[in-house]
Amino acid sequence: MIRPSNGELAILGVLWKRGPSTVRDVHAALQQEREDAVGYTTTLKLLQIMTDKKLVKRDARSRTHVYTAAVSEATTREQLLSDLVDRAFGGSSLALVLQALSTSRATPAELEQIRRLIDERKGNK
Amino acid sequence: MIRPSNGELAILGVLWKRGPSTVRDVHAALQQEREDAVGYTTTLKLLQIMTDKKLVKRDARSRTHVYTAAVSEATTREQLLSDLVDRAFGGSSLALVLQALSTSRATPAELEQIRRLIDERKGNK
DNA sequence: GACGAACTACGAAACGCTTCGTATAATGCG
DNA sequence: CGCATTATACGAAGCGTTTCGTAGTTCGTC
Repeated sequence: MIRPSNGELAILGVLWKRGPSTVRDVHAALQQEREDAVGYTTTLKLLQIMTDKKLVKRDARSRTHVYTAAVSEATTREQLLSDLVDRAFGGSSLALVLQALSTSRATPAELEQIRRLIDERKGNK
Repeated sequence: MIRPSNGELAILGVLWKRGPSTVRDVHAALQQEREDAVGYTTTLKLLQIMTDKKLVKRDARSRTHVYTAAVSEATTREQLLSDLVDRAFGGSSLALVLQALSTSRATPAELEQIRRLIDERKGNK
């Protein structure tokens, strides 16, 4: 089961986008997208913990370690989603999708994209 | 901002389904749906905390207090959803919906329901 | 070779959530 | 009335997450 915490997710996001990165890379990226200003050693510590949890892989051959995401973005998203479905939508993905659609301001093009996916799925059945 | 914790969400779920309830009601309902076996005073404490947080309202006129949800199910779901969208889907509801659709086993009838909603939305634009 | 800069490791504090034990008060029954 | 039952209130422990300071190590440069 993959259930990354908030901070972990933020770091995973960076790794998914950037690919293998050093602590400094990750730290810089985090500070760019939020002005929260979190300390360097905080990022480091989190990455160390994530290594223990097998959320990331660490290449320690050079002094400056290089981290890579060890869980895929799709899988993680899927688990977080199904977790939310269970906790807040009574286990119904449909309810979640309907809620998401009714409150999101999706563009017509996006709606069309969703419709296409639905047609595919219906075709397969 | 409404961001109920796990335990709080479970209790809210009971209140949404049952309407105004006593601690014992809530506790019994929780134990029915999960065999986790959480203590009575735990449920009580959580309800007290939720009262402070204004997640529930308490009617203390009779000795046995009666609790009611103070936040709506729809609003709460919406907030949790948008929170997840921000944290894990780069702010894109579309990405979330696509992910939800591609991994959920929705029935044709459900897919049809989604499609109908999409048509409505497109009509409005 | 010495010094400053950059890196990792680690301990510990702070915070929120969850859990429960215990204390205390009200209720109702015999 | 007195006692068992059933409430609420409250403190505190346990756990995970987040944060950072400090210590110690390695590297590059003069």
